[in-house]
This record gives sequence, C-alpha cells and structure tokens, in this order.
Amino acid sequence: MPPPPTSPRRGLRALYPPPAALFRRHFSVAQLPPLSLLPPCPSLHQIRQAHALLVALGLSSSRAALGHLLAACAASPSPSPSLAYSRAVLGQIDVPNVFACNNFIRCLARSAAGDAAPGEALTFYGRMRRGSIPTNNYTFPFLLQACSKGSAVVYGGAQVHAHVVKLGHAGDVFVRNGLVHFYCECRCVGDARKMFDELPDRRDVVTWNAIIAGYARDEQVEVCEELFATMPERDAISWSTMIMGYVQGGLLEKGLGLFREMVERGVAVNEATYVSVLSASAQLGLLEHGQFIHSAIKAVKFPMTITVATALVDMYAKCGCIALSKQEALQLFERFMEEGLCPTSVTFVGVLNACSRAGLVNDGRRHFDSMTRVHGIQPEMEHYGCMVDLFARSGLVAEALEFVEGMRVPPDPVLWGTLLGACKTHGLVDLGVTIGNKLIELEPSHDGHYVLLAGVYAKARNWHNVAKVRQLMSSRGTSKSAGWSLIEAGGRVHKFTAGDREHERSTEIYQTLETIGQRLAEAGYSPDVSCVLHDIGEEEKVHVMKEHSERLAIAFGLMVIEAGHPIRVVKNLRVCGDCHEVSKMISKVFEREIIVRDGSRFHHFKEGSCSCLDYW
DNA sequence: TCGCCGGTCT
Repeated sequence: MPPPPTSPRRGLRALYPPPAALFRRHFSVAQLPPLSLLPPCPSLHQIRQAHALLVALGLSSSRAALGHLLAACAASPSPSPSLAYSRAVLGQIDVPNVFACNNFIRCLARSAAGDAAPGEALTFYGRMRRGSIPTNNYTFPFLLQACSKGSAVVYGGAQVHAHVVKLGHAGDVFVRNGLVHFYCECRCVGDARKMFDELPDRRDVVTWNAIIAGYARDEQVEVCEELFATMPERDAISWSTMIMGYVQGGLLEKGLGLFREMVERGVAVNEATYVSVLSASAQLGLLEHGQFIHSAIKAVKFPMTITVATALVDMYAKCGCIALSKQEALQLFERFMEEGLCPTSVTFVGVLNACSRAGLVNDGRRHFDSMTRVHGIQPEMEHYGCMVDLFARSGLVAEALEFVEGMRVPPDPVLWGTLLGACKTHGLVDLGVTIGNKLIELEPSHDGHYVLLAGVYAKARNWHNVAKVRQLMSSRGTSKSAGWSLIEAGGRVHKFTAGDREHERSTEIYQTLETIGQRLAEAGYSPDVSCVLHDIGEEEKVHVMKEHSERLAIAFGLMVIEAGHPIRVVKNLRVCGDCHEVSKMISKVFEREIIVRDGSRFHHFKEGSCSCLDYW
C-alpha cells in the first residue's frame, strides 16, 4: 500500500520549524527579530503580536527584549489605551534598566494631559533614584515632557531642572530644549528665556523654535518677529510657529501673509503648516480660504494624516456656512474612517463640536458612544463640553444635567458656563441662579459669569436682582470689559466702541444707522431690550442698543465695502440677542452677507438666518 | 529611545 499523500498541514510543518528554534539559529537575542520587524509607529495589536513571538522564543523575561517592547509602546500612535499594557510589561522586568525606565516614562508622558499619568512620571523618576537605577541624558527630555503636560507638576519641573544641573546634563541640547519647552508650557517664558540666553552655543534650531513658540503663547508677537528675523537658520517648523504666533496674537491676516511668503520662497510646507493655516482660516471664519487649502492639500497629494484630517474637520465645523457645508465636517469624518484612519481624542472634539453647532443630537450621541466604546478613548472635558452644549442648545437641559452627573471628572468652570448659558436661553431662572452663584464663587474675577447671571435675571425681568449682581460685581473689583468691534477696510483696521463718535466718518455712520433702522422697521423689526442690564427706561435701552459697537461697524461696512462682498466684523464680547436679530435682518433686507466673529463663535448672517442656528 | 510646531468645550 502506498504511503498516504502528505497533508498540507504536515507539509507546512516541515517547511516551518518551531519559530524559536529558527530564530535562535539566525539571530542573536540582541537583534530581537520580532521587534525589529515592527513598523515605526506600531499599533497596540502589532506590539502584542511581537510580544507573543517573544514568548514563543523564550524571551518573555529578557530585560532587553521587554525594554524594546516598552520603546515600541512609547512610539505607538495611541499610547493612552495601552498604558495598562506598558505597566504590565514593566512589571515583568525584575530589575529594569535605564533604557526600560526611560521608555516607560515616555509612555507616561505621552498619555493625555488630564490623566494622572504625567504626574506619575515624577513619582516613577523618584523611585528610579531611590532604587539606584542610573539616569542618563535621555531620561530628562521625557520627564520634562511629562512635567509640561499638567500644571500640577510645575514645581516638579523646577526640581527636575535642579537634578539636570546636579547630574551634569545641563549642557545637553536635547535636555536644554526640554527645559525651554517646559518653562514656556507653564507660562514662565522669562525662565525659558534665561535658559535660551545662558549658553548661546548650546542652541539649535529647535531651541529657537521653542522660545518663539513660548512668546507666541504669551502673545508677545513683536518678540517672536524679532527672534524669527535673527535666527541663524529656519526650518519649516520655524515658519509654522511664527505663523501660529500671528494667529494666536490675533494678527490673522499677517499669519496668512507669512504662509504665502513661505510658499513663494519654496519652503517645504509640512503638516504643521497646513494645520496652522487651517486653524487661522477656522478662526477667521474664512471658509473659502480653508477650502482653498484643502484643495491645495489634494493637489500636491499631501498625505491625508489624521492630524490634517482633524484640522480640516475643525475648520469645516467652525466655518460651517448655513446650508452650504454645516455637515461637511461630519462627511469628512465618515470618509476618513472608511479609509481606515484611526481618530484621536482631538478628532472627536472636532466631530462633537460639529454635531453641537449643527444641532445634531443623535449623531452626537452616536459619535460619543463610539469614541468611548469602539475606540477606547476616555472622554476629556472638551468632549463633555461639546455634549453638554449639544443637549443644552437642543433644549434637553434635563439630559444635559444628567450627563454632567455621570461624568468621570468634576465639571470645570467652562462647562458650568455652558449650562448657565443654557439656563439663560431657556429661561430657567432657579437653576441659572444656583449655577451662576457657584461660578462666581469659583472665579470671582471672571466678568462673564456676572454678566450671564444678570442676563438670567434680565430674562425674567427681575431688574432688582440684575442691579444686585452689578453691585456685587463692582464690590469685588470686577468690571465688565468694554465691548469693541473691528472691521478691516481699505487696508486699515477700524475699531468701534459703543456709542463711539471718534471715527472721522462718524456723521455718515449714524445716518446709515438711521436708514438701517427705518428699513428694518418697514420689514417688521421690533427691538428686544432684555440684554440691556442697566436699570433704565425702555426707550433709553433701545437707544443704548442701537449704538452697540458691532452696529457701528456693520453700518460702516455697508458704506465702504463693495456690494457683493461680505462684511466681516470681529468683536471681543458675545453678540447680544437684539444685535443678532438686527444682523440677520440686515443680511436679508440689504442682501449682504455679514460675518461676525464674537467672543465665542462665528455668526454667518445670510439671507435672514445665521449659521449658529440662533444659539450661542 | 530623545527634543521644537499644529488641531480641543462657553
């Protein structure tokens, strides 16, 4: 009888000897084949596969191998969900060496700022010192990165600085850059500058970029400009940092101008630049500009990374024009999910924010759910904020409150502020008063809280308590910041305050306001004075409101901005209800698109409606 | 094994 044919299984087994034996034959332990096969940014799944191979190879307790596994965790694109895993890996090493420890600190440093993990890095460093595990120059950049994450570790960072000096690493450029970044991050740009000035020959382009970023964060744009002009060499990051400096300092047009210069000079535009410029477009509400950048990204076939996609989602969410593209952000999100990109927690802020602005309650619920359940992303305050805003604007105040109850962290003042805004809008006086008083207690010098609380009372026409809140505010030494509106025309910035008569064309402006008033009255407008918090007569209130700064700016815009072009106004405070209504009507009656960026969001007034869907 | 920039809730 002939022997039975070899089954495929047996054939395979013949081809592949047990992996451990194969690998032992071809590689030494130091070469760590399973780990060297990992891609540069491995997913947790890929890391686990490599780990399984290590076990099969009998390397599951090798200090070197486990150290490399930790390095892979640190480089993983989603370190936060794998933190438990990193801890477990570290726990497998009897006596961790400096390499393993450094990479574990890096894992901790890379987790979300709100987590306890960055703080834990300092504790862990302390254990290293006490356990006589040596530290090296690699330890400190990671440790400082962790310190930069949370304000709770500011003093820890200063202690780390002392250790850097004591242990002789103060000359290391990487360590110095970490310190400059750390001081900038905790708003001590002066200390960062000391580091920067101290050893001029221990600086590289990163040091310059870091200090420019520090001044940018501090809104000291002139210093940024000076440093940018004098730095010995610039890379793409220098350019995008300077662009960001302009954007954060409110000099948005200048930022976009520098971007143009960068492109003209042939500096390679990188991911950060696209993100900066998209952010500038978003903040300016320049939908068309943002779309132009989007098409440029497509034209040069720039890789659609998660970061770029997120910036696009953010831009579309913020610029959302009424019918045109309010759901573009969500469509984009769906599309890149289909392409298999892995969203980050920031992506979800953009997505949830888009849902909130578009009033899409069910989509918001669905995305929030998939974020936590499918992607394992722990919600942060920003996500909660979007959800609360979403519920509140849809009138689901009870659900908003229930949601707050179920949060894993206590609400921050911003979130309470969202709820207070909802109380004002929906006329929930009792709840509004409770929250308002709580907020004033939390942040007594924040003028916005008093204004909102007074607004709650004003809505109920309780002028007595409106006056009491105003008194309380002044007795605390807090005053309502003066409102102003800006408009750009003829290459100049024109600034208006309420009732302003300083402008050279003031007479014409007030005549235009009269004309506006007449035409709106013909269209059926009647003023809503509930936003005026002074205890004055109704007639006087109408008068005060009529001269709000944005009305002067819009009137001026109607005079000088060519027909067919939108009127763009930037205002520091939030738009009042009546100015909002008036702007809507002007957009219809005068057939003019008006774009007002107020203290909290954009309002695109077009054909009688507003992109904020009347909730802000 | 490293650092700098960029996207986030009223």
